[in-house]
Amino acid sequence: MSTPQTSTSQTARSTLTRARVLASAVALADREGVGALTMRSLARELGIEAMSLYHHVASKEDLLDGVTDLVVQEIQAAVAGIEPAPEDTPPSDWKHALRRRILTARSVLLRHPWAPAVLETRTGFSPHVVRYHDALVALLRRGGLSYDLVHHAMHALGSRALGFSQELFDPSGPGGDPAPTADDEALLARMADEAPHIVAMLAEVAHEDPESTLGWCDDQTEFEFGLDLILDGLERLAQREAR
Amino acid sequence: MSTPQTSTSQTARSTLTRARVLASAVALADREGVGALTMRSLARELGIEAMSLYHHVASKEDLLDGVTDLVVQEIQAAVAGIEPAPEDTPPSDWKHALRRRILTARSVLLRHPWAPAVLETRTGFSPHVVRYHDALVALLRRGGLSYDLVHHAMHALGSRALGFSQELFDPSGPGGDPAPTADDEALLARMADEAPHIVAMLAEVAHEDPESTLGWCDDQTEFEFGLDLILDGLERLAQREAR
DNA sequence: GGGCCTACCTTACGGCGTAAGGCTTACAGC
DNA sequence: GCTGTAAGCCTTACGCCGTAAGGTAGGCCC
Repeated sequence: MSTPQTSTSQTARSTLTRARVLASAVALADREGVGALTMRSLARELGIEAMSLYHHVASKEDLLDGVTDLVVQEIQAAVAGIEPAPEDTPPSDWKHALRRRILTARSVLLRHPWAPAVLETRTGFSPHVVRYHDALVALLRRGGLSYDLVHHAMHALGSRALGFSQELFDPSGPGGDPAPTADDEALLARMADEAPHIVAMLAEVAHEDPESTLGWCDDQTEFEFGLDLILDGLERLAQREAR
Repeated sequence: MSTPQTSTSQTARSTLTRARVLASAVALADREGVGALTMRSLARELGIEAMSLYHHVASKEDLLDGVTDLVVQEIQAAVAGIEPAPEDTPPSDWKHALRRRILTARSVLLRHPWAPAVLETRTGFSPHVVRYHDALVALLRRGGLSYDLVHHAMHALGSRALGFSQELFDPSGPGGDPAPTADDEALLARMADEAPHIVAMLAEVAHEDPESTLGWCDDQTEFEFGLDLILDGLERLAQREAR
């Protein structure tokens, strides 16, 4: 053992680490949804027994914390790849910089459709989640907004800051799978009695915009609409604050 | 047994119905959180066995569907109590009417702190949820907005239409219980390294607004801020549309 | 070499949703 | 009144889940 290199027994080829456990968990959730992410299934994926996982994560909650943090880390990496740090962006550009960051975050989440649902159940302060939001705060501050307005802005954005917004009644479950179920028309017909205005609205919107996502609404378009609504409102408040 | 009155054996006093099951489930969730709402615990509450519940609900999913629908029904009742139907409100008042409806919905949800988390997991079309949204659509339509703008508006509001918005990292878990945990300062100190801007913001905001909820942010104020931001933006778009 | 630590495994517990089937009671038609 | 049928409730049991408790085998330091 004169050489200080890391040991080399038969387990060295695939020593388990927390990072490997978390990466495997993300892969499994991507492939089969969070519902299929159990301690036993994750262990099977890694070729070990369920209880061995507890040497690398404290509990299932801790596992989910780590998994969401990993996804947000991926978001941060994507954001860092496309634009300079907040300190180096022109202050006047805060709205477009913020918008770009958020849409980039969204593009990452689209690769992990289960992540929003898990994120919403996390109450702790995952390191990368905090860092991500800290960068947003820095961006807005450099844009000249008061801390008070920045604070309101963060609350107004809510989960939109990370690139998603929960849609009530979305026929595709939280597991992703946006397949348009083809019986949408039957559903609308059944709803016609108790929701005539919604049905009329959907009929007209679908007619005016036939190339949107089949039958149901185009998430990306709607997300951007809501995001811009908020950003424009914030910009107006910022301008009023500045003068 | 000559009298045709409803029978009188020992079980007649408290015949179970779906409505009674759902009401009990809401009460139990209010008291002990959704986590404590299991088929067995609910049966215990009703003095029956778990499997007997399946004569009134198809599954646990169906139970949760019914429970959320009951809460939204409560919202509708509260809304109906404070203001006229959409057909009878002056069209020009749409913004204030919408605001009042939403804040009323929120006041009901504050009595059922577990409800937002459950609502977000429902992907179906609960009757009362649909009816509630239909009334909002009617209100906006009568205000002169195009179906297209109404459609965008509903998506922009998202869960805010029902009176809640998920806050990422909220130290109080989804079970309610907004007790400020008193180690907030320790938490902030730990965060100072990786989130200096957030810490600075919170320090200043807390200083400027000491009478807000202890240590953490005032949900109601922030909710109204975000809501008004969206409503004002919609109003501006509606005015642009009208001319 | 003895003791300790780390990583992994084995076994087992209690709780969950619910499938399958049995028992009792109420009522309709003869 | 007798009987078939159905509803309402119960009993038992299965296969999941997270995880507590404890065992074992190899590598490290004294």
